[in-house]
Amino acid sequence: MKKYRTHTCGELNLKNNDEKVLLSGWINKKRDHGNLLFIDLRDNYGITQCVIDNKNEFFKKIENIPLETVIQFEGKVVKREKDTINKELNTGEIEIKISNFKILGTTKELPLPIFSDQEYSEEIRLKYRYLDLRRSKIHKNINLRSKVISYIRKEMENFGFLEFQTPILTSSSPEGARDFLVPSRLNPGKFYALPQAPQQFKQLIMISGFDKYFQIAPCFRDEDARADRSPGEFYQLDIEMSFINQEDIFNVVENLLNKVFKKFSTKKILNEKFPKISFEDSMLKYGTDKPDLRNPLEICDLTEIFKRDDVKFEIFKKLVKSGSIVRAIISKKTKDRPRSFFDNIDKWAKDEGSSGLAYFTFEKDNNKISGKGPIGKFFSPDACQEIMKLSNAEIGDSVFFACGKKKDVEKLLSSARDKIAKDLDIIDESIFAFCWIVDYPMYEIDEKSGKIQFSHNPFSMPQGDISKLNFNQPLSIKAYQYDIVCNGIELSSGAIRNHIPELMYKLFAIAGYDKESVEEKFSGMINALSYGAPPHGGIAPGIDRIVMLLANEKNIREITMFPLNQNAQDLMMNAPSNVDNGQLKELNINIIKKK
RNA sequence: GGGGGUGUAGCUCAGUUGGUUAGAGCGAUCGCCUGUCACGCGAUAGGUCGCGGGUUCGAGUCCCGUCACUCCCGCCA
Repeated sequence: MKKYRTHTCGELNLKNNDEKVLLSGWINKKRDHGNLLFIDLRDNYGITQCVIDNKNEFFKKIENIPLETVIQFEGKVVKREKDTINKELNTGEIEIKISNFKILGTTKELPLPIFSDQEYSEEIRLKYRYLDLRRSKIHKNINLRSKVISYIRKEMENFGFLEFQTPILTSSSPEGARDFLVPSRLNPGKFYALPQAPQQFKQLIMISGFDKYFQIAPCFRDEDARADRSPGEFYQLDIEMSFINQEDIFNVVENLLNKVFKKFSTKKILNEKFPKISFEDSMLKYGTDKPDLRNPLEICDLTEIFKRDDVKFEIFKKLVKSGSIVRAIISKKTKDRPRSFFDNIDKWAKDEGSSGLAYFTFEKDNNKISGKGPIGKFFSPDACQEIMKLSNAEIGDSVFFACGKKKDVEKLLSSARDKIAKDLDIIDESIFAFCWIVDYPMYEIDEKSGKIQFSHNPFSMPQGDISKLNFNQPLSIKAYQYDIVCNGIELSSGAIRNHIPELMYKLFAIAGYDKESVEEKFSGMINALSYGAPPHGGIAPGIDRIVMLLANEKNIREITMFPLNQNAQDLMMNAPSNVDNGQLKELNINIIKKK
């Protein structure tokens, strides 16, 4: 007989009836009837009920063993009586009649119970992560994550991609997120940076002629956390291909994501051919470049309405005159909603730091259209009609207005879309709604400095005939830059890269970098591009967020085995920590103490 | 850096208008119980009410400060 087990805790059934077996696992639960004791034994694969009564010489000893002890039971598989079958368990038709036992690992009193549906504070969960990870839900999530990654690897290989590792110790990049820095002992005063993404390396791999690359790549960014954003590190499915255009990449990724989401979730994919939405359209209709397409609400621009003489809403008219815009969301068939529905939304908008959301509802009495609600009286029947035309609204619908600077209006209405849809409960939770956001502008104006800067990746290829690009109007230049969004979550971004050095100098010049500084900052890339670079491009879907969607989790820590907390600390391993002076000296580092 | 929420037993939480000895469930310990699967019943132990200061005859409760965790904004090419 094997040393620890003949079977796992998830595999025994009626076919094994009468067999002598050896099981090892954790004591998940005990049900002690005094002279009869049930023990649920748990391992990675499942739970098996073991039973012992007072006729057995070990009864008293086993009765006193605490939960979560690691134990081995020797016994016989016994068929359960009909009325004692547990349909919840795969092993529920049998149980193990214990004949002998051996304790393999003892336990102290537990700081958190394992078998419980209770929620626990993150603090205690992260401090005792190895206990937390024994709990059913997160244990399943982590197993799911492993299977998803393994499946993605196989599919990528089937598509003809090769996986390569890229350096973890690399150089600091001047743009983008804050870098994590690693001091160099052999090069005093100099630092490595952990890669924010293998961006330059994957392009270098293409220039090296490998054609199709992928990697489940760790990425490091020293930025503040969010529920869906780990501080520190996360994983991307990094992809790069040569001799392709945008559509080729779309095909590979759509194909892959369709397969992954079908295999690992029962939710429906709304459009297997992901719809393409231009950045501009997305910002207008949804106020964001990561729209949740499950949400049917759309935004429309009504600025012109407030230039009419038969509209008397003076606050907005004044703002519009001085350059503000007005945009609105129509909610369908909301005329019978109580006043509190509207007031709640207005109050919410004020809590968001805006001046609120003005609203009214379209009504029709004796064939006369009017606006009912706080600001309805300021709009003539003609004006109402025009708004309905512009916004596809009907009698009985309501309109919520926001007025202000374009960026502020977009931001407020983007959240208002979510808020109103949530209040109306019109989001279908049973679907995945993917889309591509395409045609990103190459440049944008920095609000503070007024200077032109790259809006995304500076290595992206501008769209159109390169010889005819209008460098005098840089804001009109669009890039082959694209994002995938699913249910309002940004899953990935990618681009066709600029592989032409002369063009790159020109594009950098517009953003204020002269040739020398480009050569200094991106010498590796620029050099490489000047020795025969193939046209290439890629994308990098976020692994963590894919798994979050598949596991139906809102927090990235629920699908991460050993995450950092919001302050980028590991409460279990005590990282980051102090280091001794010897280490610092060797690295030529002085700590400046605050205050 | 800014805003919101939370902090009471090992864990999850309740605690009224500031008023007697701070409670419950789970867990732990002990006792009873032979068909449970959230087993049941009884008892016992377990508290720096995050920390510091203040107001008050009296503070878990009110005020000020501070710390921790969390959510959001900024940030994340």
